Amino acid sequence: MSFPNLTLFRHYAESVPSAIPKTVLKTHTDNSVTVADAYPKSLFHFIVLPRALPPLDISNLKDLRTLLKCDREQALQVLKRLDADAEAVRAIIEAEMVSKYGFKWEIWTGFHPLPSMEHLHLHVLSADLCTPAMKIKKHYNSFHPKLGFFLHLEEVLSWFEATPSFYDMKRALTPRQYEDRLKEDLMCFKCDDVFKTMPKLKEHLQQEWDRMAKREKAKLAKKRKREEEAAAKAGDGDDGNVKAKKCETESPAE
Amino acid sequence: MSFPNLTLFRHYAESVPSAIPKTVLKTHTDNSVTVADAYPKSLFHFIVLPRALPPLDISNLKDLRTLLKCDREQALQVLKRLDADAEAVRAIIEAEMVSKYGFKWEIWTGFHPLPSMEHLHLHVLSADLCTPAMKIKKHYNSFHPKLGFFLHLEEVLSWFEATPSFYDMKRALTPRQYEDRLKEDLMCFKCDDVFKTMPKLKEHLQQEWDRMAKREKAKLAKKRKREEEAAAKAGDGDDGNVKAKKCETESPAE
DNA sequence: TATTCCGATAGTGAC
DNA sequence: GTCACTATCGGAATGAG
Repeated sequence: MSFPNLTLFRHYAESVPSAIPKTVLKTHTDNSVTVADAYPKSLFHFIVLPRALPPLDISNLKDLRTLLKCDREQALQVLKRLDADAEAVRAIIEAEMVSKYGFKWEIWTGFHPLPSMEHLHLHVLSADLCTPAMKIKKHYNSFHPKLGFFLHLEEVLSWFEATPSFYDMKRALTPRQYEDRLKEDLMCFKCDDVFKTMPKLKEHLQQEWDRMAKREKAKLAKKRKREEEAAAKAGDGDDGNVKAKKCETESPAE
Repeated sequence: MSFPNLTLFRHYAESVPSAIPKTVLKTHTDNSVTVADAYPKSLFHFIVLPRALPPLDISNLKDLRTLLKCDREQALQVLKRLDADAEAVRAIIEAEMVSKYGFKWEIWTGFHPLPSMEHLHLHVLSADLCTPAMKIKKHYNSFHPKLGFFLHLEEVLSWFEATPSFYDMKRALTPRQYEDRLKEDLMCFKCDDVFKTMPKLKEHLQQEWDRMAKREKAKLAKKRKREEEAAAKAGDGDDGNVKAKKCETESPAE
């Protein structure tokens, strides 16, 4: 991936997994191939690429707009399969979050309405947006979860539950309503503070992440301590352990 | 002059010449101090700084607009003295042109209507505009001889010959009529060709200068040859030399 | 909304 | 219209059987 090959995603979607470099391929199913984003915009950033399965072919999977021009049920089926595969990818990410950082945080799953690279691709990425590849306003705004450019898969699926006219309006994905959003001010997706430059935003995002990491680790330490205490109590009587576990499930710390 | 001191020119105008670094001071009179521009925009680029002479004081010499608010005859006198001193500076430049490059070319003398550095300063610079310090559009357009931002001293002096209402209009030097001119397209001051970038313009200006240098040197070689031939002829008869000299004065080569 | 390279553009700070 | 620094913005090229 040393040169910008705009058809690389399609190539991957048509390849057998063994033909994809091991450093690139994350996982795969009969429906999709998941690869590491070459320029990750978050600490975890993967791309889920649907395969062309009958009756659809590769030309129906050019991008989201193209897919949504297909038969409604066929399009929905593609999205549901992507949803299932993304769920598995999120499970992988969460396991790596715990092993690498000791805690888990939010993961977003969604599309860009006006992609540059060919072939429909679903982004699955952790909610941090602070990496070396995160360089310009367009990068950041294209993943901001509340700006409206990043189309959460859940939202796209909800279009299928709405009225036909609403579905028709949404599936048009007219560029004009989206492209201006990338030029919006740089607003922190966590606290809504506005920043004038990317370096200042990124410094802030790093602080937000550091604070979150500290908080989450403290939370886990507390939880572990509670569990140890419960285990100690369980040593006295036999029903103490069951009660502690129930409490933890119903009202987690914080 | 290692840091941009906005009052440096005023400081020089108030200094005795011996207090000005030798590498900076070019020449001086009772009326003015001439210094080398620290960021020359042409191969020769000097700054003539009027001294405050009674009845005017330093506050009357803040910039051209301030001077033109003064008594009309007093202002005219300042400009006429600058004109005379600039004439001497041009003579120095022409001598250096010949010694350094073997030929002479045009020299411009004028003001900027919206200067950033304090104290009225007259630019005297050779017509080439292609040096390392010539970096951005604003630099170039501010010296373009036909754009209207660079105010030739001759033109300013002509305002004094016009009607009082014309003089009043011109001397206001309202910023709005000048500031937009610096954003005009990059047009070669010799051939009017337009360039999209400074590197491309500068490459062209260098070619223009190289062509001119070649042309002027050929012209001088021709002239010298003619003079030699005339001298040879003069060896035959006594009045040949006088005739050749007269011809040269009246219709120079080209 | 692929990146990278080049260059123009805009804001700031200098003391 | 002082410069130098930082960062943004804007276009064009990009690979190659």
